[in-house]
Amino acid sequence: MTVMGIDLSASEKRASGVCILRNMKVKTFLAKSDEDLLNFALQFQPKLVAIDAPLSLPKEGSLRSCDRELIRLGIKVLPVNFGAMRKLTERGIRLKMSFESKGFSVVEVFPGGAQDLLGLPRKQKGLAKLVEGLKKIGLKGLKPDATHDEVDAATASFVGWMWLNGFSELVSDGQGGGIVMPLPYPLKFMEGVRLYRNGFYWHAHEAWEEIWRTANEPYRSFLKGLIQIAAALIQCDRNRWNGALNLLSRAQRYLESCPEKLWGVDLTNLREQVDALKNEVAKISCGQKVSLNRKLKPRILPEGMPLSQKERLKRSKRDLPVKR
DNA sequence: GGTCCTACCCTGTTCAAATC
DNA sequence: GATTTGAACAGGGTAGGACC
Repeated sequence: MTVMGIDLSASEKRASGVCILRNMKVKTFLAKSDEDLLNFALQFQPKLVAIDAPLSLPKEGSLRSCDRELIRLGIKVLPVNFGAMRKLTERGIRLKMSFESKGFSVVEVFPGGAQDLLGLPRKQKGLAKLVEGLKKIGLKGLKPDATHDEVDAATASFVGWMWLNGFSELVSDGQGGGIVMPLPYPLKFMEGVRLYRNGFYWHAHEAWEEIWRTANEPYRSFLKGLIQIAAALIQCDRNRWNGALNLLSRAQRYLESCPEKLWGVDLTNLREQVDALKNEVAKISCGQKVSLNRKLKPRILPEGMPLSQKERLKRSKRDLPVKR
């Protein structure tokens, strides 16, 4: 999956940052004209183009509804209708139309705000610190001498990648568009959720375990609960019903100590689902039932995370323990 | 009446990004 | 440095209550 990130400048006389993200490896460039930017897309064929520039104008006043929402969340944004920003917006809208006419999907991103939500230092705090932060969240290949435009383009491409993987949400501008922003949950947690939904229970357990080690209560218990659910589903797959029963009981104990909502997950609902699965497994374990109703697999639904794909109810054949 | 403290209002400053 | 908007924050002024 390839994603192209652009840190757009208002004028074609000044260079814009371009980033091509593939398998978490980035390649960054500088480009001036719209034609150059389009040629990059034609060369690398990205699944998504994430542009750091407003791609719509406010219906009235100087702020769009998405800008107001970001301000409400404590993220500082600039009004789009003063000189430089207006030029940038007009170029962004023009460029979006060019990309879409060639069949590319385009989203608006805001790297500065995304950096705030991802806990990364903004470039004003030091470009080296931002580069270090991007490396920590998994981006490889950033040049040590990358300009701030290239680093912001890398952030833009990463937010685009998050959008394709359901790790970000659209803050609507009320006109059919809006700004794609990362969900305010830890990346490893969301990666675990995605893997779990796709039937990769072992891999989900690995992802959650990685953050569980350093998490504080109540998140620690929450993650332990999720890990036990994933482990129970592996046992179900192996027809080890007593083992699954024990793991679900343990999951219940961990989730019991959690508040009503954590990282956007409704814990009351999750506890009810775990209870229903446990009853089903108990029936099989004592011979009252023969097979598992897989629709009882607990669904983990963090608020804001889209349901773009169907939940995989059976375990993936590729979900095998990782050799350490 | 004088002093002190608290609450509230108003004003000014700062900050954000990008360009000239 | 100026330009843009809007929120947050700091600081000054004022009003009102409590106390000596």
